[in-house]
Formats: sequence, C-alpha cells, structure tokens
Amino acid sequence: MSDAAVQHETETGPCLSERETQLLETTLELLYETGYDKLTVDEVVARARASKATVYRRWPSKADLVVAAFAHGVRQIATVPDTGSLRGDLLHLGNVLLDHGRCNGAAIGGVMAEVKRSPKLRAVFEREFLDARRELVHSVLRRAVDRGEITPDVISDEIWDLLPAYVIFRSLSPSRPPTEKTIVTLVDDVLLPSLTRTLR
Amino acid sequence: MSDAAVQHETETGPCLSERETQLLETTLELLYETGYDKLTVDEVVARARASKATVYRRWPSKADLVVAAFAHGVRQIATVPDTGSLRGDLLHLGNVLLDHGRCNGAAIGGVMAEVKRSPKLRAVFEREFLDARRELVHSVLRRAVDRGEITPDVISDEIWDLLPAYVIFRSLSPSRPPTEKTIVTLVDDVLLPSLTRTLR
Amino acid sequence: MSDAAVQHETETGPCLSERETQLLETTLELLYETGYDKLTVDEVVARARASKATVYRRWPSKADLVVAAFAHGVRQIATVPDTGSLRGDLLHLGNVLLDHGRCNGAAIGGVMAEVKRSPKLRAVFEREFLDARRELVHSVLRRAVDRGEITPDVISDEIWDLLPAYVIFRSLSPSRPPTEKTIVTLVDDVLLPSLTRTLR
Amino acid sequence: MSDAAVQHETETGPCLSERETQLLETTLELLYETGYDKLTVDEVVARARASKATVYRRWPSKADLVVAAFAHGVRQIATVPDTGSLRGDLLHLGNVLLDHGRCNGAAIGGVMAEVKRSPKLRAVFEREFLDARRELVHSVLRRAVDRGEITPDVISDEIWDLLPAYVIFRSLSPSRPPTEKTIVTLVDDVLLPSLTRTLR
DNA sequence: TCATAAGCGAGACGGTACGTCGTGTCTTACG
DNA sequence: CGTAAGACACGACGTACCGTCTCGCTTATGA
Repeated sequence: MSDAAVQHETETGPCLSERETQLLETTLELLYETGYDKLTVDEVVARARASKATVYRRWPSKADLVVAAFAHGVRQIATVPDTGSLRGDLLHLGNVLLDHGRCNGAAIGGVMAEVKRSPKLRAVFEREFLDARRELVHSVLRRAVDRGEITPDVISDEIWDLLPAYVIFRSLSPSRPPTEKTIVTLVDDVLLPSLTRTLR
Repeated sequence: MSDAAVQHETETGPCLSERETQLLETTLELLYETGYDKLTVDEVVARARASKATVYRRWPSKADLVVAAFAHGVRQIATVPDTGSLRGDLLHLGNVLLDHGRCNGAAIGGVMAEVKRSPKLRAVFEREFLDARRELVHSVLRRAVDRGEITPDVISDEIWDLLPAYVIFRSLSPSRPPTEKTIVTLVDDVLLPSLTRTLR
Repeated sequence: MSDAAVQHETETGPCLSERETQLLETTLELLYETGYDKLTVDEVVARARASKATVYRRWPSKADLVVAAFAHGVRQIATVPDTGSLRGDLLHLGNVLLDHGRCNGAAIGGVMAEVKRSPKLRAVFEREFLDARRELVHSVLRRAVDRGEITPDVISDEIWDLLPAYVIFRSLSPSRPPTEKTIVTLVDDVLLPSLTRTLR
Repeated sequence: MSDAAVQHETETGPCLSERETQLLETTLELLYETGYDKLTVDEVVARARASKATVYRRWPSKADLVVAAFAHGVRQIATVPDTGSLRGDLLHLGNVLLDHGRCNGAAIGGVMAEVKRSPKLRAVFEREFLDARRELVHSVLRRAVDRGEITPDVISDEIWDLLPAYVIFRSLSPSRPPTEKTIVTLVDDVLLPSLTRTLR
C-alpha cells in the first residue's frame, strides 16, 4: 500500500503524507529565501534529497508546487484569541498578518501572479488562503457583535478583507513595509470609525 | 546625430526616443497579456521587429525592461478632475484605478516581486509609481480641505494609499476582481467615515 | 515447493523456471520490436504483468536481461539437416541464419555493443551464441569431409564464421538486408571456391 | 552573416563550420571512449564548452549527433595506395579497416542499431559510410583488372563488401577481435581464390 | 561626394532551469 | 517466502529563456 493510502481525511483540507509535507516545507523555505521565480525545482529537490519525479508525480509544475507550499504555510496560522475588545482583536489580527507578511513578502507577489493564470491554482489558492483569511476576520467581527460593540449590518461582504489586503499590499511594497504603527493607524483611524459609524 | 541625442530632458522623468517608446509599449502589451514571468524578451523583440542588442543596450535585464515599461504605462494616467465634492473625487479616482488594475492585474504582482530584489528597480518603481499615486490622492484630499469638507489633520502619512492599495490588491486577487460596487462601498463605508470622523 | 526448485539441470545450459522463460520471451519480443536501447524494463514488466523486483532478482541489469533473452532465442535454432551435399548444406545454413537475422536485425547491434563492456556478459554471449554458431558450421564441414568433398586442412580456425558473420552484418546493415541471392552468391562464388581450392 | 554561411561546398559531402567540426570531434572522442549509449550529450557539451542549444540546433537528437560524428570520423580515411599487386592492395585495405575497427569497435554496434530505426539516419550512414567503403574496395579491384590479375566479371555487386563486413563484424565481436592473421587468412584463403576462380 | 562611425536586424552562443522518462533499489501487502 | 504494485533517488534527454556577442547593413554626419 502506498504512503498516500495511509492518510485519513479527518477534517477539511488535504491530508499530506510525510514526504509531501517535507517537500512543501523545503519549498516554502526556499520560497521565502529567494522568491517565486528564483526558486528552482532542482534546488528544492537537492535540499530535500528527493527526486524530480517525486515532486512532479504530485505537482505537475513548479507553479503547482509553489502554490501548494504557500497554502501549506498559510494553513498553519492559528486563530485569533479573544482579547476582550474589538480593537484588541483587530490589532492582534493585524500583527499576525504583519508577521506572516514579513516572511513571505518576496514570495506572495510571484505566487499571486502565477495564480491568476490557472483556474486550478486559483481554486487552491482561494480555498486555502482567502477562505482562511475570511474566517479569521469574521470570527473577530462575530465576537464584536456578540459583545455588542458593533451591529451586524456594518459588516460588508464586499470589503471584508480590507485589513489583510492592506497589510499584504504593504508587505509587497518594496519601499514601505508595514509596521506596527501601520496597524494601529489603520485600526483606529479607519476600521473602527467605519465599523462604528452611524448607518445612513 | 544619433537617435539618442535627439532626446532633450525638458522635465522630470526620462525622455524617450521613438524606438524606446515603441519597445516599452510592445513590452507593456505583452506584460498585460502574459504577466511578468511568461513574458520573454525574445517575444518582445520579435513583435517589435527589433534585435536583442537594441533592447539590452538600453535596459540591462528583463526586469529593468519590464519595470521601465510598467512605469511608462503608469506615467500616462491623467489627473483626477474636480467633480465638486470629495465623494465624487474619490469615486472617480477609484474608477481610474479600477480601469488601470483591470489591464495590469496579471502583471503587477510579478513586477512588485521583482522590484523587491533590486534597489535600483525599487527607486524607479517608487518614483514612477508610488509618487504618482500619492500625488493623485493628495490632490484630491487637498481639494477637499480647500472646500472645507475635511480638516487637514485626518490625512495620514501612514496609510494615504489605502484606496489604491485595496484596488490593486483586489485586481491581483484571482477570484475577486474589484467592481464599481467595491469602490462605492469602500468610499462610503470606510473612507468617508474615516476622513470625517471626530478626532479623539 | 517453489518454482525455482522445480528446475533440474539435466544438461549444459541453464534450466529456466516457467516465469523466467516467460520473462525472457517477453523481453525477446520487445527486443525484436524496438531494439536494445529503446527497450525498457518497465515495458517488459508491464507486458509480462510482472514486477521489477521479479526481473532484477534474476538478472541484475537490463543488459543481463537482454543478453539472457537473446541467448534464449538463439538456443532454439535447430541443427542443419544433411542435404546430401556441401553446397546444399551451406545454402540451408545460410537460409537459417537469414531467417534469424531478419527478426533480430534491429537487436543484435545493440546487444553486441553491450556485450563488449562486460566480461560476464561476454562469457554468456560467447557460450550461447558463438559456440552454437561454430557447432553448426563445423557439423556441416565435417559432413563434407566425411563425404570426401573437401579436405580437413581447408578448414580455418581463424575465419570459420565467415558465413554467419556476413549474414549478420548484412542483417545489421540498414539499407542492404541480405536476401537468398546473397546466400547463393556467397556460397557459390566465395565459400566453395575457397573450400575446394588447391592448397599451395 | 552566420558562421554556416561562410562555408563553401567545394566537393561532395557536407562542409562543416569550425564549431561543427569541433563538436563532432568531441563527440567522436567520447564515442570511442564510452560507446553509444553511455555517451551523454551533457558530457559532449561540457567537454566542448558548448551549450546544449548549440548541439540541438544542428542535430535534433543524440542519435543524429552520434551518427554525424561517426560519419565525420569515417570521412577522414585515406585512399588505399597502389602496392603493385591485388594481394598487396587487399592486405593493405584489410589493415586499414583493422585499425579503424580497433578504435570504434565499442561504438559501431550501437550506431548501426540506432541507424536501423531512422530513414534519415540511414541515408546519412549509407552515404558517408557504405559509399566510402565501396569506393575503397572498387578502386582496389579496378586496379587489379587494369593489371590483368582478375577479370571484371568476378566482381560481385552482391557481396562486394565481404572484406570490410567481416573485419567490422570481428571488431564488434566481444571475444575475437580481428588480427593481422585474420586479414591474411581472409585474403589468401578466401578472397583470392574467389576472385581468381575459373568461372562456370 | 564619399568615408567613417554608430545604431540596428538578425541570430548564434554559453549557461541554466524545466519537465519527462528510464534504471535499479526498495518497501508494502497479498497469497 | 515469492510476487505484484509502485514509490523512490539518480541522472540523461530535449526544450526554452536570458544575457552576451559577432556579423553585415544602413544611415547620417563630417571631410
């Protein structure tokens, strides 16, 4: 029986064999070091003491491999703990995104560019990355509703991702990486006024 | 007298010979079609019926060429006309960015990833792209201050680029390209509440 | 009792289990179809519905496998019947070689090239192929001596294999495969004049 | 203007640029050292300090490259000088073939096997190799006719290549490489009796 | 008017990554 | 235990792209 068959899908998301996990982590390591297009499959393979066939059996191209690795990295981000207030939760969330953006700043631009070209990659990316982000944001907002800090109707389906989007964009930005001050400003001057505004 | 000598730097920014303009526009065309890393210099050269030497004489690498082309594309965006109100100006600005994002959605991710690797490219990118964006935003805000719609102290140096950043991010986003509704929501539910908030 | 134990070496040459015979014949089939280096072990294994381990347990490399298969093929060539005359025997022998060359024309070049590299394979090849050929030729010549057609001293140890060698060479030859006329000419114009020459 | 255009076809056979000659000679060197299928294009390229593209631009596959190199090697064999007698000429010719076979013994089997698979390679091989051999043999025989040693009608179109064929076969033969004695025996005991036989 | 020089198209070239495929080793589960 | 199935490391193949280079051609000025 093959390695893969040992897997047991106990929850949502793919369940990876050990070899797959190891390959993805090696890939992620290199992705963070060198960015998307300086990363080479040969180097991944050399570091993991693996064979190209072993990689290409699972992921049909470099793009698939890298997107899978990226998703694997994202999947490990924890939930946001309840700090007791909306402001605290948002600041915490912002700082988590900040940390994550710091390590993959060089990578995500290339990854997203790659993702735009393939519906298959798009599906993976959407499921693993966007949905995870959305869940983070919505859990924070739900808690705020429960606390009575905001009303449900200020939560927009259109721009729920403003906070992560801006942090990621700034992480991409070559000359203005985001700082803690960026988070504070964004939360205090933009998000809170927006979420607590009096609706027309 | 050589082509290059025809150039006359009459203002800020480079002054391009006809050949250079043509090469950049061909590059831009391909960049929009295929994205950064599927674009090949050979294809640029073939479309422009040029020679690789002609390209590499001017731009020492593919990255330089593409960033120059990208900057050339950005340089052509007009100023935002005065619509009479802050809200009108912001909506108009959002729609301009929307249009621009639509065509370069596949490109800018790769470009930004590339830019992160080279200080020289970073300088070009910053000057041509970020400064132009900042000027657009600030001109809109200054007009609003002049009209008395907002006070100068709500204008942040930290997150002045929230609008363009979010539009660009969504343009990058494979499954959620921005729409006009995105702009309206962003302006009405976020930017205006933030800009007209009562300062603590 | 295992398959292997069924074997009983009753005479010279290896005694093969059924599985081994089947594998060699599948190999031979493919060898005749595709030649030495386009033949793949995977394809042999697939056709025989066997496992690579099963093959490699018996023959330590592709070369060993193919040479064994080749030898197996050669082993099945019958003896030359007595036609009553040297000329008839030689023509018959030539035609047997012709038939055999027709099917392995694409194979023997590669096999011989491979054999040159390994003393072990050389021994197998020599025993199975050359010795068998020599015995065929010598049996024909001995009969001719018995009939009084030739004297023993015209039989050379140096070039006893002229007939098979030439037929094989021509079978290898891409544009001039041997025909029956080739055999007749060789026998009548070369071999018989040589064998019946008056010795100096 | 490209290198190739510098060529001027002054005689039969292709005229090679310097780079081509160098690549073929490197290939030939490796072919003699390692035989057909242990030869790698990467090694050729490394030794010649060339690029794979440079090789594959000219020869679309390893097989084409090797056959071209082989032909290039054959092309350099000189003519057979007039020794004054048919026997002397044949012995000389035999020894030339002997020398050539010694160095390419490991190679020619693989080459011929390869040649059998492609009509294109067959054409090259036939033109460069067989025709050259035929001309050598026929020049020797013509001189013998001129000297009155033999009559034209003993010269067969069917088996003119008996001498080279046998020498090559024995060069291929793993356990019986040809020697000078082989040549002498072949000439004295077979070829001369055949060529000077009284016709029926 | 002509020559000298500079830019140009064309494209060969060295290098390197990609993705495919074949060999020989190994492991797992079945009979 | 032998076998079918097939994953795996290794490494070659043939393709494609980048950035460098050389070749003649054209054009455009300066003698």
